[in-house]
Amino acid sequence: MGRSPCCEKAHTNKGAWTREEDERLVAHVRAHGEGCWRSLPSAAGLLRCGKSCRLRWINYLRPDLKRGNFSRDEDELIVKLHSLLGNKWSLIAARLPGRTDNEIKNYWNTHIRRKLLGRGIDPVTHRPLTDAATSCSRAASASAAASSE
DNA sequence: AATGTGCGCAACCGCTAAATG
DNA sequence: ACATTTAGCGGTTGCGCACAT
Repeated sequence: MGRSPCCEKAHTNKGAWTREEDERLVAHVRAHGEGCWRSLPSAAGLLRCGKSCRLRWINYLRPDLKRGNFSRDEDELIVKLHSLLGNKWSLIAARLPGRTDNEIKNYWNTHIRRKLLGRGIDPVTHRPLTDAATSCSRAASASAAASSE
């Protein structure tokens, strides 16, 4: 029957990770490497589902993460890759060392999307927006875009 | 000074593809 | 060949902070 039993099991923690949980996860991955997310939580003494552990490691705890602001180069590269690949965040992330799909996705949805809209460019198609749909949103977001650059 | 609003980030949820028995 | 389980992906939400009113 169906679907992952991974999170159905009772008494798993949710929400923000504590410092102790982070430390346990990092220590375990250092010792045993990535993979086997299914068995990791109990092996590491964590009351989390494997899914949650994986996400935390990939998006936050990995040692090679760059973090911090995106450079102009990265910004342009993301736009370019998105125009080629669409919302394939993992593929885009693979071409940006030190960045994660989640981070890029967030960055896109906040900064870049807004910027393109402000320029009258459809963030989905990367083509100029048609006026009817845009005349108001363009005006609304133009100031925001201007200030962000 | 207090309250409202918008933004950015971290994390969760549901779905799908791949792997395995 | 099929059924089941697991890993991974993308969309979405919730919370905390900063700024504006």
